[in-house]
Amino acid sequence: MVGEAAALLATVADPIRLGLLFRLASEGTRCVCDLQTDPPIPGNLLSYHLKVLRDAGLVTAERRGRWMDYTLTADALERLHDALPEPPAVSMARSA
Amino acid sequence: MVGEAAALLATVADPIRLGLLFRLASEGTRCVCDLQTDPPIPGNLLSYHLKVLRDAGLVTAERRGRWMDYTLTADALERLHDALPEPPAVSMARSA
DNA sequence: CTCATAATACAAATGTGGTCGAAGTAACCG
DNA sequence: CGGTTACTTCGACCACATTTGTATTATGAG
Repeated sequence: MVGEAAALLATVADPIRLGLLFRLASEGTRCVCDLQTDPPIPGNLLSYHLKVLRDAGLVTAERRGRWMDYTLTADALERLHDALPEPPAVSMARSA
Repeated sequence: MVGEAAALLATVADPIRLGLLFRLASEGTRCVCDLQTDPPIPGNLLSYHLKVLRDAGLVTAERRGRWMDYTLTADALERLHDALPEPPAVSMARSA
């Protein structure tokens, strides 16, 4: 259904959350403290956005001592790309 | 920049607009009247959402007589997918 | 010219999500 | 135990996007 796809996209249609997604995608598992943004934001705000990503099933959280480690779920990126219409059929020109 | 990517995603993170995008992607150029949604919405609302897509540069409009034809821009889908982190490297298993 | 159709534009009402402030939980340290 | 760090939850506010209703433009038909 289109509504679910739109809801999933809405989850990442936010500068902070999309930034978190990029960080987790490129750096792998990270604790909350490592995920602070460049112009830093209040901790509770960071926590809120991570919760939105968790509720959407895009990331998982696991406690490690005093810290919480966040990780992208295996199908997160696939689900996001599948929420958009047909990719433009990459013509093997990735680095050009 | 992440902010622009998030803004682009926000443009399509709406059931109506995402639906329009899918229709235009699969059916090609269509006039507004052909783009009516399944549970129909007021015409001005449809027009509003098309304008949002226009302002984002995802579609273009051209008048044909009494009708306005809407078309996806050439780079629309590419820009959308590029706004998300690295695709999961499709391993040529599309139909499996 | 007058009327009907297709679509856009504008203004006001509505609703939802992001942000802030403060309090709460959980783990570690002394 | 009390204190500190790391993070989450709750409640309220505010800005902004969507929706609605009405008016307007543009084209074509009779």
